[in-house]
Amino acid sequence: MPKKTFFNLSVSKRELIEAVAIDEFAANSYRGASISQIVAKAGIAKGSFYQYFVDKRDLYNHILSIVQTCKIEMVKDMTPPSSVMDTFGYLRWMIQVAVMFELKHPKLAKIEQDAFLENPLANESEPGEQEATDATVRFRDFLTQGIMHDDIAPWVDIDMAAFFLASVYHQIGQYLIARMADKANAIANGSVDIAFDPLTQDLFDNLMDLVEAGIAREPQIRKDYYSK
Amino acid sequence: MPKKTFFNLSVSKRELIEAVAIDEFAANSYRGASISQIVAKAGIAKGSFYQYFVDKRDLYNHILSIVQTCKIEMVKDMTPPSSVMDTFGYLRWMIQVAVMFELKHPKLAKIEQDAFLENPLANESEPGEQEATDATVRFRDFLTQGIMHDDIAPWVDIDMAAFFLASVYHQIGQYLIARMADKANAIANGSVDIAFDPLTQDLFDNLMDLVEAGIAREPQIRKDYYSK
DNA sequence: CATTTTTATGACTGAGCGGTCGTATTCTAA
DNA sequence: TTAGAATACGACCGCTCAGTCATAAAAATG
Repeated sequence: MPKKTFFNLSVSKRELIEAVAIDEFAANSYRGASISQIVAKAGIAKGSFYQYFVDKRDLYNHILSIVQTCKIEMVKDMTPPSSVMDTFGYLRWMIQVAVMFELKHPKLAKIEQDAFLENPLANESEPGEQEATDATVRFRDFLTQGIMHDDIAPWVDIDMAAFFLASVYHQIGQYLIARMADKANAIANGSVDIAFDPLTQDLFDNLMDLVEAGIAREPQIRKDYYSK
Repeated sequence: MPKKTFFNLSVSKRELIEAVAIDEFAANSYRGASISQIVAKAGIAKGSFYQYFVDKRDLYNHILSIVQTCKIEMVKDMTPPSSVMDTFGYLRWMIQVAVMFELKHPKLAKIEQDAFLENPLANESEPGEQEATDATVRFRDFLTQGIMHDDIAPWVDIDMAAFFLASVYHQIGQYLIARMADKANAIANGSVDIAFDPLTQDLFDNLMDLVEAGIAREPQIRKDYYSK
């Protein structure tokens, strides 16, 4: 945790330091990020930095907690109007949150992904009341429920499928950004909001259909399944 | 390219240097890898290293070419006996190669993945006669063919699905290793070959079924499709 | 043998890193 | 106004890094 001196700072200065750190970590990941660069860009002295933070890892952890907070707030904001929702509606919502997060906060998403790659275990924050935020765990719960509700094919290996969904979940945002590259200018100047662009919606729907129904025109496994 | 001095070295010394470099790059990726560490572990002088290689990047490129060569050889070895193969048999084979490579050469696979993350464009080697090795491109071709042969559902967005397959392709090996962690000892002492373990085969089959048929018990998209 | 070319060596350079510390400034409060 | 606490500061430390270079050893050549 940052020292209390950091929280005594004016909000603007604190947010400036955080913003500079987010830029640096997003661009260079933990190892490549430089405290010297951060203090230079934030216009503070090296010594001041160490009045605010114990060390580099302390700052990094603080930034990670910002990422978490930001993501949780996005989840809250996107809570669907209807609390009654079928299995795949829920799946769609879960993944949509990840996509939104990546589209709206690409730097934070980059930091999160780097952190995940560095340490794939990472169960962060107090284990007390907060529910698990790890995507794989959430997908496993989802699949278990889905099979109980007869929505998901019973031959599916839950653990494998959870991994499979998580890998899509972690990468789809980047793909959409790349796919929309030709509209990059329009997105940059704000005349197009990538998150609500019809093409984004179409692609997202197509991916969800793909997850639900597979890519085969007449899947053998499905024939076997219905012939029983 | 390494200098000719490097290729004048005895095979054993050359392979020692390459093996040490592979360890270092696999463990620390390009940025974190240290030439000082490599020369120390290989038992050569710093100056000698720079008789062999132009710079760090030169060594790295050489290692990447080893990775490519190794992978291509594995592809050749795994060429299926029957040249006649249906669409999904071919898909299964493509992904199986990736899995095998990751299981048999985890360090090389790690290096390849790091390189991919650093620069997702990376069309390596001479563009002359060699076919594209980038997985996404190969999947796109595969899907195009599949739709032409009426094996793949026509509503599938080819570009999106190619990305989707590539993301699975790049991660499935790591998942299998993690999933087999309880057999780690048996694998390490050679009494179990992870690549041919029945559980590995089952999981792989399950994943392929999932890609073909989706996870839904009765996919809506498929009902729509057949009702037309 | 002598001469020339090739290879091996490790001390060294300059730069950047995370982190420290004595001092200067600013703030707080009596 | 002044004493003391909190904060700001940047030169500096020890270290590691990629890369260089003068020199020495070894190999090849004649």
